[in-house]
Amino acid sequence: MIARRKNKVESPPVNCPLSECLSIIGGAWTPNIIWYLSAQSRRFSELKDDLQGISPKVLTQRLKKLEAEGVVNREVMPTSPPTVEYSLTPLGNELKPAIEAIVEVGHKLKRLKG
Amino acid sequence: MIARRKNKVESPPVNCPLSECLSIIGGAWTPNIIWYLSAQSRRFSELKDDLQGISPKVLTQRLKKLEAEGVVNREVMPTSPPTVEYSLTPLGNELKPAIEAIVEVGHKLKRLKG
DNA sequence: GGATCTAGTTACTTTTTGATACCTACTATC
DNA sequence: GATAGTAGGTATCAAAAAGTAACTAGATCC
Repeated sequence: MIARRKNKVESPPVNCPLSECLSIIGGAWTPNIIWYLSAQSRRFSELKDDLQGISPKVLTQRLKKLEAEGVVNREVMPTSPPTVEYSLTPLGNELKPAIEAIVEVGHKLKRLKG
Repeated sequence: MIARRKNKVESPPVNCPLSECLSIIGGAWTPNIIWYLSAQSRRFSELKDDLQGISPKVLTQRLKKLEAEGVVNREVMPTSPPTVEYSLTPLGNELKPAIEAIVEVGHKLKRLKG
């Protein structure tokens, strides 16, 4: 019988920061929404055009969740017809490095795998 | 019929690097598996203990997919009973910065949100 | 020969997720 | 007052993902 290694690499906390962050940026379209908003604030229908193929239902869901989490700011503009501007909050800007790192790795993968 | 505004901000990236990378690290448990393997190579049952709550089925699925993507290396050791060592390939190591960035943001979120 | 360790596999069920298509309310313009 | 543009909401359905539990198979130990 071989000795079983019991050394924990690192204790996985109940609220581990990895899962914490992924609970925000997880879900289809979410990282892409943050990506577009990190470039500039966008309106609902602009995002819908940016994210080709997303349904308004899912876009609404995502934006609501991100707003509830304090990541995205929603502002109704006094235009006619009224438009809604979405932008990243300071908290949302904290996510940018992670998104950028993921994008960067995506580039590397494309170079390495063809 | 009035022409609809079609001002594209950017051309629709068919294979955008964000989705490219997320197709690898996406899915439940996957980032955590990479996190543990980035520290050291681990055996199947070690990972199962590390990732408290994961089922062997899902762990097998994830490891197979990661191996097929060239991210994880699988090596059967000539012990008895035979054990299997999983480790990150050089390609898998490219993912570490992204995972670390996500963890880092997770820490920030915990500080900011309590 | 029965228990135990290894690394899984298989069948089934549940849960979650997202897509499709259509509908609402408001406003301004023609 | 019909039409178009704004920002969504609803209802239904299908698919994907993940969990549960039981099981396999080879080897060693007692």
